[in-house]
This record gives sequence, C-alpha cells and structure tokens, in this order.
Amino acid sequence: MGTVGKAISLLELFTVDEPELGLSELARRSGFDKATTRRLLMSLTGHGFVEQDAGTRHYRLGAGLSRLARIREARFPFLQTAVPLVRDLASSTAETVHLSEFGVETLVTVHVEHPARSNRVNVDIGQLLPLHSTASGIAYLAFARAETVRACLTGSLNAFTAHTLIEPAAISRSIGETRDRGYSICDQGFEEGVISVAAAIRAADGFALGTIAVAAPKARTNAADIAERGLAVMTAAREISMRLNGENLQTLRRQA
Amino acid sequence: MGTVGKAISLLELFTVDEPELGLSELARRSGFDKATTRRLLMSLTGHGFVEQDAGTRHYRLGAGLSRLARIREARFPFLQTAVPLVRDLASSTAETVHLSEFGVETLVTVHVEHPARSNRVNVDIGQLLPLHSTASGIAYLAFARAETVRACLTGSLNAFTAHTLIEPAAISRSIGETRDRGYSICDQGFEEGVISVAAAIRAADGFALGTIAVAAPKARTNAADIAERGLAVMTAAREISMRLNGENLQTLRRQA
DNA sequence: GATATCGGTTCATTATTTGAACCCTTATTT
DNA sequence: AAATAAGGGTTCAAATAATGAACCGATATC
Repeated sequence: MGTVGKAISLLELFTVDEPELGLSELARRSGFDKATTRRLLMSLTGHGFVEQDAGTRHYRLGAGLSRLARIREARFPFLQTAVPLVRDLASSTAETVHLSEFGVETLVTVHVEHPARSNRVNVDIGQLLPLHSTASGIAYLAFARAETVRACLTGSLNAFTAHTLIEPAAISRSIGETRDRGYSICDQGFEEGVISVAAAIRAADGFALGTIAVAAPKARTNAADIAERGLAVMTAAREISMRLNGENLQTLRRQA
Repeated sequence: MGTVGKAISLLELFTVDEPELGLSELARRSGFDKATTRRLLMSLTGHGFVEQDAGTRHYRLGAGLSRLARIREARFPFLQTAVPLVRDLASSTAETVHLSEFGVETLVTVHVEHPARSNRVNVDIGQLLPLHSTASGIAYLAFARAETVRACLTGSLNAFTAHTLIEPAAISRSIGETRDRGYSICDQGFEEGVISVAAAIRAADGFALGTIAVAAPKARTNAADIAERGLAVMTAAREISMRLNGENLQTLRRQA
C-alpha cells in the first residue's frame, strides 16, 4: 500500500462509536509502527484532516474533511436533496430509515434517522453495507452495471446469519425480483431479527448511485407493513432521483 | 512536503466553482509531474476520496469524504446545530449569512445562505477567510488563544483593499472593541463595497471554534442595520455555542 | 519503587516516490 | 488528409522519502 493509502486507512479507523483515538491505539489497529503512525497523523493534522485534542492528546477527524465534503455537496447535492425525504419516511414509518451512497466497491451509510422508540434497528453513519446481504445492496445491484453485479457475485460472499443468501443463483433471483417489483426485501440477511426494504436512487444514466432503506424489527413487521414500506421507499427513491436529475423522469430510463 | 501532503493538496484544488478537473490541469496547478499526479489520484480514488467521471475522465471529490465528514459531524455536530440558525438569520436579514469553522491556521467557510436578490455578497463554501481582514476573522481572534492572535499579528498581513487594517496595533484595537461589544464589524476590509458583522461561536473551554457572519453591500447598509445585525449574530452565535455545549452557559466563561 | 503504558523522537536502513520520455487517442490546424 | 497539439495514461532507473527498533520522559498501575 502506498503512503497515501496508509494515511487514509488511518482516517478510516475513526467511527461514530469511537471518534477519538490515541496514538498507540491507532498504531495498534492500523498495524503501522508508532513512528509511522505519528508521522502520518502529523501530515493529516497539517492539512486539517485530523485534529488533536489539546487535553487528552487523542486524535479525531478534522474540519478539512467537512470543508471538502461541503464542496462535493455543492456540486452533487445528494444529502441536501435526500435528507428531507429520509426524514419524511422516518416519521411516516416510525422505523429506522437510512441513506447510502455507493463508494469504493460497496455502499456507505451517509445518513440515518432513528425512531424515538427503544426497540429499533440501529445503523451508524459511516457503516459499510455488503451488497449481497442487505436490502440496500440488492436494491443497488438491481440497477448497477453488469460488471459490478458480476464482481459481487464472483467475490467471497459472507453469511452474516443463517438466513443470508450466499449462492450466486439465489442472489441473482433476488436481484431480478427487486428489479421487477421496484424495491428489495431482505429478511434477516444481515442481522438476525431485522427485516428491511430498500430502493435504488438512480443517476441520470439510469444506474444506481445509492439507496434508501427502512429497517425494522421483524417481530412487529407483517406482510402488509412490508408492502407499504416498499412502495414508500420506492416513491422516495424516485423522488430523490428526479430532483437530482432535474425533475426529468425520461432520463431515468436505463441505457446500455 | 510528504506524499500525504501532496495528495491532500491535490484535493484542495477542487472548488465550488471548479469541482471537476482533468489530469493535466491538476498536474499543472499542483506543480507535480503528471505521473505523480496520476499515482496520487489513483491512491485517492482507491479509497473513495476522488471519483473519475467515466465519460470525460475528469476527476472530482468522492463519497469517502462525505462519509468521514458525517462521522465527524456525528461526534461534533457543528453544521447540524448551526445551519438552522444561519437560515433564520438569513431570512430575517435578507442578506448573505455565512458560517465558518477554524481549520488549519485560518477560518474555512462551511455553510452559506444567500438572499434571493441579485445585488448581494457572494461567499463560496470552502472559501478561506483571512483572520486579520474579515469580520469573521476578527470575531474569532477576539476569543482565540493568545498564541493564535500573536501568530496572526506577526505574520504577513495582506491588504486586500485600501481599507484593510494591516498595522498590528490597529488590528489589536479592533479585536479589543469586538471583545467588549460582542461582535465585530469589518468595513470593506476584505472586499470593496462590502460591510460585515460577525460573532464568535465558542467551545466549552470558552475559546472560539468558528464564527457566524452577515455580509451586505455597503450601499444599502446604515449604522442602524449594523447595530441590529450585530446583536442578531451575537445572539445566534451564543445560541449555537450553548447548544453545542449542552445548554450550559457557565461553561462559556473564558478560562486561562 | 518497580512495571507498564502512553505520547513522542531519532537515525541508519529500506522501500517508495519521482519524472523525463514514451505511447495512444482525440481534436484542431494547415 | 497530413501535421500539430493537447489530453490521459505508462515505464523504469535514479532520487528521495518512508520506515521501525530503540530510546526518552511522563504518567498511571500495581
């Protein structure tokens, strides 16, 4: 791995649950020498990608990242566009709604709304979603480039629960159903006791660029809930896609 | 400069005005060799910090940045907290309101609301604000650590207009007045014909971490407007500070 | 008071980065 | 239609930057 990759992989050690880490901890988790880790951190702090707490000396993600992310948002207003619809969906379903964008080979969670109830599905911002075993992943694959689907199906397919589909044929079938239905259903494929529905948010070329999903405890979810939420995520995804692409439904026809 | 710094400085070439750049352009502006530039870009794309347009082959900032910025926001909800108040202030003043956070040695603009009128002050997201010659900068310095103020006053002080204060004594006086008054006033110190007021947003330790400012064409701004906006930014800044620090006004006392 | 952990630093060794020259393709010019 | 220029991308010997074991001082633990 190049030096740049190492620096970035340091950044990726920070999570919502552990947003501040010490030098030794970072060195341990990254596997880099302490001196190396520190030098990388110094480079990153010098450009505002990392900040150091004056008191604890721990490191955290810095303002420079916010700055660049805002510049990106200004050109490609994914969050700005989608978050209001995520909120609406969260309040109408009273379940966890999460928004993902396709990043490097997988979906990354960029926004989450949790319902104000104790028994709920928790999803963290920044969480990575496997393509083959989540509602979001299947919804994404249903409108992804053929090569992306192939890469996913030929890769190693982890079984996260006893219900996870890991045979390429089964996943393929699920993708096909999703394409016909307009939304995906994932019944405990990623986490025991959780059932989710998701729909793809599509770019002007018709290919998926992200997803919106509703995740709920299976215990309180019946078939009618699923159908209702499925239509709701589909509608929301379509609305987001249209707003992103200048209200033009025509451009959402799949090409190639 | 280390390799990591070079990679980051490539990222910093992207702006709101030019969010997509080609390889040669990036090499030219960064001063790096084309091969070097490309290798850095490949490292960055590999981690989702940069994306390449399949058609034009141009590069743009990637989803990985959004992801990390959101993780940062989850721990330190600066934008989430401040943006609603920025909106309120924008609608009540009908002038440009911008929010900045202190990054590497200077303030970076992280959010802007523009009024729906043609003659207005334009501020871009990502824009860097010099400390000595903007309302935001002075407001920040009024509640910054002594070393930060010293570093600013002993550095090179650019005169952006004929009105820019560049004598350390004059700037010091302006900082003192701001501290007493609660908000700063900058009369064409950064741009001809623009007058701004700003107030510092403060961390739990009492030191400034960012600012909120109103910028307007001087032609339509009188003394009463300034006083009114001054109070408004001050109120907004105080409210943001309190929300960030758990509603606890006491913790905002300056210490050390 | 001995031991462990942490943040941080040093410097000879090692591995990565570098860039001039190159290829290929796509306009633009003559 | 040939020639020229500009863009994206690649190669490999030479130059430079990254590396990590050992070390320091401080703080916390036993």
